[in-house]
Amino acid sequence: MDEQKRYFSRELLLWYRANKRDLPWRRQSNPYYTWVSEIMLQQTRVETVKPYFERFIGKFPTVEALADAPEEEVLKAWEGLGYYSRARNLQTAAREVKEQYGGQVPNDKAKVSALKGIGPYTSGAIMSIAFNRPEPAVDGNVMRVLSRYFRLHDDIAKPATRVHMEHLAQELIPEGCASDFNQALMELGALVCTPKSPSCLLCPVMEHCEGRMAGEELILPIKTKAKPPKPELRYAALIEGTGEHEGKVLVRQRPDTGLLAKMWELPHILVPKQVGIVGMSDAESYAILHHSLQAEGVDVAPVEHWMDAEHTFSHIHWQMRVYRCNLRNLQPKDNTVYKWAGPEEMEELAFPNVFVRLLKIRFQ
DNA sequence: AATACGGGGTT
DNA sequence: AACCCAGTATT
Repeated sequence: MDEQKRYFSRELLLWYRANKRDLPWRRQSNPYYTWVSEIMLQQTRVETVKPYFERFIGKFPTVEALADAPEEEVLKAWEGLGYYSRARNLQTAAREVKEQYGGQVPNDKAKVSALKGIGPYTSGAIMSIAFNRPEPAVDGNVMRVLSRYFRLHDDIAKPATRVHMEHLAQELIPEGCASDFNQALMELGALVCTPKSPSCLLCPVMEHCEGRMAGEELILPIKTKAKPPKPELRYAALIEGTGEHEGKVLVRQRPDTGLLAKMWELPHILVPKQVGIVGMSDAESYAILHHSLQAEGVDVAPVEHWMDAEHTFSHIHWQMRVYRCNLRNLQPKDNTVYKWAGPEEMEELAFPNVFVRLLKIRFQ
């Protein structure tokens, strides 16, 4: 191995040991904590994850506790974190670990990799961080750091690039220091070698960083852009309960698969594209909402436009118009479950953020 | 190899 | 408002 690589590993490790952050999942070594934190950290920032991790471990302190919990509780604990299949896969995998491995995360790369929701990055992170095994853990931070330090111009959006980076990252792990070194690599990416304006002058490996020496720290890593989210207009119905349902609104559960699977929502419809958006009269909107919801077994009379909301997923942009409606009849189609939800039910049912925000406004 | 799958941050 | 960030499963 050449001196540029040796220098990198040595200096990065020293820097990490002096600068590592105090994070909830680092307080004690526990493979279950490493696992939960790494799943939560997929596509999600450290500051967002912190409170979720604390609550989650409080509710489900062990693999067995998670395995034995009702799925709705796990989903509720994940509410607002996004990518909800992570929560369902995590519990499926916890049940597998309970049954097959006595509740202990196996110290075996192949067995960990075979668990639901654990791909190449997360298996490497668990093996290295929890068991100090010399496996690469290549996430976006690591690809950015390596692209810059070694001045690699490969497109990091391409799967082949990650494979190449894994070979390099594994080679760089100092003997017996996989846990600290892999965390050091990601810590540098998070704190110093940041996407926008990297703090090169604070970087422990600046002297031999080829990207910086070439003046390319701002153009690296190379990454092709994602395509923009597809716009969708949706009409939602805010249906107020009366009598015994006074103070509540009608909500329903989404299908078991696909977007926001098993989450709760206001009844709503996708407005057919041809209908057009701008300049549609209230009467026309009411008619569309009425007819589409009726086809789903929800017979309503729209009363007034209540408010608008927008929500962007990674691939879809929702523009929502919410109408206050009176319910005339409810005959749920294809096993869709409807409920009346007030503030109390909000504590039990898991809603995606776009509906959390709307219902918070409704219930004040 | 491309797409589905949330939510939040910065500029 | 436009843009950026980023793992796994599925197809």
